Amino acid sequence: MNADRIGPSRSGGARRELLEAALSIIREKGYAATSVDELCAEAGVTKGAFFHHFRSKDALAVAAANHWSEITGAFFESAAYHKHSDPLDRVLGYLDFRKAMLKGAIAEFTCLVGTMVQEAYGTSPEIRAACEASISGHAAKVAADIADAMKHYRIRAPWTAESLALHTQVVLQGAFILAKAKGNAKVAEASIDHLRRYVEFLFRRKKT
Amino acid sequence: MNADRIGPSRSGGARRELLEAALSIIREKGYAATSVDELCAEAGVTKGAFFHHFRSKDALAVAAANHWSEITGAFFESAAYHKHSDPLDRVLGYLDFRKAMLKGAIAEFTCLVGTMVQEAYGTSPEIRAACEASISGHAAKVAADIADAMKHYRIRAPWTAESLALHTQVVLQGAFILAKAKGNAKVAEASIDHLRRYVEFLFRRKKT
DNA sequence: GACTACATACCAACTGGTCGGTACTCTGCG
DNA sequence: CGCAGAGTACCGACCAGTTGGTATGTAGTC
Repeated sequence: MNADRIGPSRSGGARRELLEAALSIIREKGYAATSVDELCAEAGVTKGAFFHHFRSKDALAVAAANHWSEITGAFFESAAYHKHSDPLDRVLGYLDFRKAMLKGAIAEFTCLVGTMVQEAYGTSPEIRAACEASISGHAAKVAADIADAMKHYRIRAPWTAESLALHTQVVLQGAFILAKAKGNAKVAEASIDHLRRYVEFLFRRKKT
Repeated sequence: MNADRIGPSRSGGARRELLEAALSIIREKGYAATSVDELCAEAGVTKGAFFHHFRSKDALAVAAANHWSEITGAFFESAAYHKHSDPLDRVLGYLDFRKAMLKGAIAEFTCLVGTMVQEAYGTSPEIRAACEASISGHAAKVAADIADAMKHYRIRAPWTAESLALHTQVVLQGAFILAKAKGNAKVAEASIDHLRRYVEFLFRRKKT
């Protein structure tokens, strides 16, 4: 089909391999410390392939952020907490889900775009924007459930659904940093517990 | 004799200059992207001076983290919120103080060790440990006031003073990331507002 | 033949780090 | 006091390895 002329070619296995390699390596060592050669080695392709698919290392980073948005978007979309009919249950279920995800090696549960934006916000507007879009896009989905919950429970408050949704992302990103600093996820779990307690308070829900 | 202080009578000046340069450059571009040459240029010293004072770039990072602990330790020690006799006022005053600090360029109010640990947790145990010590050391001071407040208000709770103190650091670190992603500090302010509301709730204090 | 999707070889610039040298200070001894 | 000698602080040329990026070639497909 000639229909899909927009965007880069979708047939390349190399592109996908490089993107996948970027997710794991950058989350482990950070963006700047990850070299193009390393990415190529992990993906099993050569440098020619890399620069065939991406104009530059920065372009790979932008593509990786977008890829991350797609991956995580699909992942959360299919999670069970969406089934709750009570929107507040969906919000709390989301937090429980995020807490349950804190398993395995640190690099496996931390956030690619949170890691990248920290290094690139001052040097690459494109990367910064892609990371911002990823975080805000995810937050918007959380905000939708929060807004429904506010409506359902008739919450009138000085805060907005959007700001609370962003606060959940703030807590998660901060939890990842503390987990990295301490070398384990316990501190992150405890922080999500605090966040959950806060949300329960805002919606006047008794602890179950 | 030469009464004018010609020459390098300012001993240890290079070390301090390098540390100071590290604080500003690493917060702007991240650790890996900061080169030794760049540090030297900013500090106005040569590479010989750098490796005279620090065994390696990583050693500089560890020293910078410790320097950061001292600087911020002294800074918060002298802040006005310590004057409150009510320990809860000290805790809330701390949060207000942190919120008020969110002015100027992003690199000027963000946290050096939070930035560094993100990049170095997997590659340098020494840097990770130094960053962890900095964060935990600061959290311990906050925890002391929280513990006093719990005693004073006779709070019995499933959470500890330490975990709440770490939660404040989680929120702050996360707030910095979102601020970097969005390019401004408003989201960080909003998140600290949420955190303050949570603390007020935990201590059953009415909004003033 | 034109185009895609790579592979290979290569490069200039830059990287962290080394090393021999210099200028100055501090210490101790006579 | 003078003065040798050890030590400290710093300089800047230099090094080997690595960096992101490029130029060219080529096998397969339309």
